[in-house]
Amino acid sequence: MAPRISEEAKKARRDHLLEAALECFSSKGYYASTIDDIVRYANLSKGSVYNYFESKEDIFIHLLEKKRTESMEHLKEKLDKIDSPTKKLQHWIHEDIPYSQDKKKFMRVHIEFWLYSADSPKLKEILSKRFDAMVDMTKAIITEGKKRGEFRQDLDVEQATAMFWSLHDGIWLHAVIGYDVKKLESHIREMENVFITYIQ
Amino acid sequence: MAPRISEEAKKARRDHLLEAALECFSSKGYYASTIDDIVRYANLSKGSVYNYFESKEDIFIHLLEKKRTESMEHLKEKLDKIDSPTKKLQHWIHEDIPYSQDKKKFMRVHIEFWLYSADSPKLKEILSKRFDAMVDMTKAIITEGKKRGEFRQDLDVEQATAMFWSLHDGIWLHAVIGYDVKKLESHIREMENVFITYIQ
DNA sequence: ATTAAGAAACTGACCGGTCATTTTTAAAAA
DNA sequence: TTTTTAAAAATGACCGGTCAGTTTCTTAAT
Repeated sequence: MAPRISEEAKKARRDHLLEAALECFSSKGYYASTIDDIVRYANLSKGSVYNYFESKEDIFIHLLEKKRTESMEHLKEKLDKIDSPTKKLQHWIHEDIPYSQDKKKFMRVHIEFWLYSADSPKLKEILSKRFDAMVDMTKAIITEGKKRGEFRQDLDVEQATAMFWSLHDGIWLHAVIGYDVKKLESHIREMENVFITYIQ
Repeated sequence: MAPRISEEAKKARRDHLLEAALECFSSKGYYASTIDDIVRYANLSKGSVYNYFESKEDIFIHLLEKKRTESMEHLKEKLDKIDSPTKKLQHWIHEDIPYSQDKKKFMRVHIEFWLYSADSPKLKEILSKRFDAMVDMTKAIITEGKKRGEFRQDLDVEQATAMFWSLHDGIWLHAVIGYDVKKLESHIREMENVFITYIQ
């Protein structure tokens, strides 16, 4: 019994490895990234990766899980500080738009997660968990908005949720693809107006 | 066996290979699909592929170009038969929703095209061509709608186009991911109503 | 305080297999 | 025979994962 590094240090290594993997995956994609790429980036040797993860796919899965919880926690924290349901929804959209190149790179991995989930039950489960949690949060906000009278009373929560997510994802997709940030911002504003008219 | 073959037959073989490739790419993804998979599907030998295409990537690119032109022509034809700009836009959305499992599978390839375009100038060009053509068509329809008085006169064509595409892509994304077709259809209708209210 | 033991962590050459691509061979058409 | 095409076999680069050996650190006996 002689742990050379503490549990935290070990976790730090794992995290370090995951970040290196993210960097590789997001610039070259999952398939094109090799274990050698990752360890080069992480300043580690190939073999030692397997002290931390079982396989390349295992890295992928842990990366997804990590990012999922991180972003959920971050979002919840932010939303808790906002009182108005309307403002919450507005904030949410802005929070998720990948304005920076950095965020855009992560989106590539995000989309790959989703793409490969078609073949991996594990991935599929993680993603659908995430999705369900998101939808539940949205429904809660919209329900609250109705109760407060901020939204119209005959608003169908189910429909409004779907609407929110279509708008959200449409904008999101365009942001990921898109070039012109100036235009994008004005489009988002227009979108917000339409949505607000719809819910009020 | 090694029959000599006419130009048309040769083109037919190429097409046959492309369709086989599509089938493989859409069920397993581009990277996971091997040349062996493709030829097994096409009932051809591995080597002969290289009589028709330069490389695996070459197959990918030709497949994209083929599908791009096919779908554009198909869409134009359909839209030409519709008179009302409103109905045109409505039709367009429905046309692109991958209701069938078959269409969904193709979408996977579509998304892969886009994902890998980040590393391939050739792919990038094909995709942006496609995108620009789509946007132009939309603008034309919206402009026509205004001229006819079917849409409100102060509608900003640029904004309305962006709006259409965000809605379109949001719905599209959800359809691709989606589970519940029943729900989806009612969401689409809701979406249409909101959009029509917006443009009129 | 020193040091030896031993376990944890790391290294990187290497292996087995895969796969895109090339070369060779064969056969059919002209 | 010559040309064209397909099939089969060969090639070799590449990559995930392994493993025998090495380093580094902790522990505890001296």
